Amino acid sequence: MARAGLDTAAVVRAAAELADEEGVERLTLAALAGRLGVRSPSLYAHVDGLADLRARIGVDACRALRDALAAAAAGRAGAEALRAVAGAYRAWALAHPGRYATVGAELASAQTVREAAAGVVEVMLAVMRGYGLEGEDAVHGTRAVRSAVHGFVVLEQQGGFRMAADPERTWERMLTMLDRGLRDPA
Amino acid sequence: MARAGLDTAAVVRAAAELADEEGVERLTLAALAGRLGVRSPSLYAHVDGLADLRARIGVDACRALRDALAAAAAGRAGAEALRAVAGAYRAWALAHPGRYATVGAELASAQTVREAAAGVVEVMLAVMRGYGLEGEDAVHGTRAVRSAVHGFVVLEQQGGFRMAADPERTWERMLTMLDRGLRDPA
DNA sequence: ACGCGGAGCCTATGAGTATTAGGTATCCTT
DNA sequence: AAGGATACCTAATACTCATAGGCTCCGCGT
Repeated sequence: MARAGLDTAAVVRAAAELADEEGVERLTLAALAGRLGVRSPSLYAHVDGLADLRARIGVDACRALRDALAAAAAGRAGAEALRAVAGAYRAWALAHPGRYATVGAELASAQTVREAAAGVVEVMLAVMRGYGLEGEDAVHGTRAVRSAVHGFVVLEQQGGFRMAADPERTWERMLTMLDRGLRDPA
Repeated sequence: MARAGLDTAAVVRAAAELADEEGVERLTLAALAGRLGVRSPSLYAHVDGLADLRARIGVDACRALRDALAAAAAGRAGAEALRAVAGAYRAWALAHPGRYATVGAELASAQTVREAAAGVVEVMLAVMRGYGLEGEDAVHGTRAVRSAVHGFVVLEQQGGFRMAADPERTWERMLTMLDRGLRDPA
């Protein structure tokens, strides 16, 4: 029987794609094995069970998200950086719903994901410095922006914006609120 | 053998408590049946399977949350109403993590939950009227507040605020941002 | 007072899941 | 070419939800 030639990275990547396409809840070892042309016990050679697989997806997702944010922030400051980073965050989350949901789910349970998520926060803290915020002020600002953006993205993905008003306009206004709040912290 | 004397409401209530105590992912028919002193197939007399059970928890949760928000909003307007409603939202979600998570999970799939969630939005729209916002402006305001509050609550529950800064202060500042943004929409 | 119908719970069973144990075949290195 | 490590397999266990069909108790109507 021909070998599929898998390794951990390939398994995790395929799992992330499966989660994005079918939804996190339908990411099962059986489905993943089927997609890879392999029996499910074979996956244990590359990954230590479903929980480990999910944690690995979360770590990879955090790094990819951080890279996307860092690219968006490059060469910008202040309101421009805020809008670029927030837009990149939203775009990445919408493009990779399964990966993004995994980060949220694993944040509470997987230490490795928490550490990887710190990289995302790093980029946001850098944006705060562009507003002249340091130390605790920067933390408060980062948390507020992260809360708003995360909440918006989650609600948008869940189809939470069903009333007759353009979500793009809501997004714009929310960013304006955040920008003004960061410019003049209470 | 003695009957347990269950009905749909009792089953759903027990399931909601189980979800709050053990976490949504550990809400299984087997565990619920065990807690109720019954075999799992017996639950199908009261509830149409796990998906239906989750949807019912979501609907009940939306109503309880709406009632909590409405009580907080009663007799208040403007910034005072915003703070009271947001505080009630956060407190309810933290006190009922399983129920709250169920709402989020079912929003995307269960029509009944979506309808029940509209009641929560109603209360927020009323708060917007206290800011003089009507129509689309009120919708944008509601979405921004909901995004920020929901995001904050989710991150707080996931243990996402690990840096050395008081989350209460972040919460305060975020509400100030929202209040100012609603007072003077762009 | 009595029996009958329905409600409430049961056992038995099936299909799905993750996971472990242990065996086999393939690939790479030496 | 030999040998060891690696990749994959089958088999089996223990959990999950879900369905089918049966038994028993309770209350209602006669």
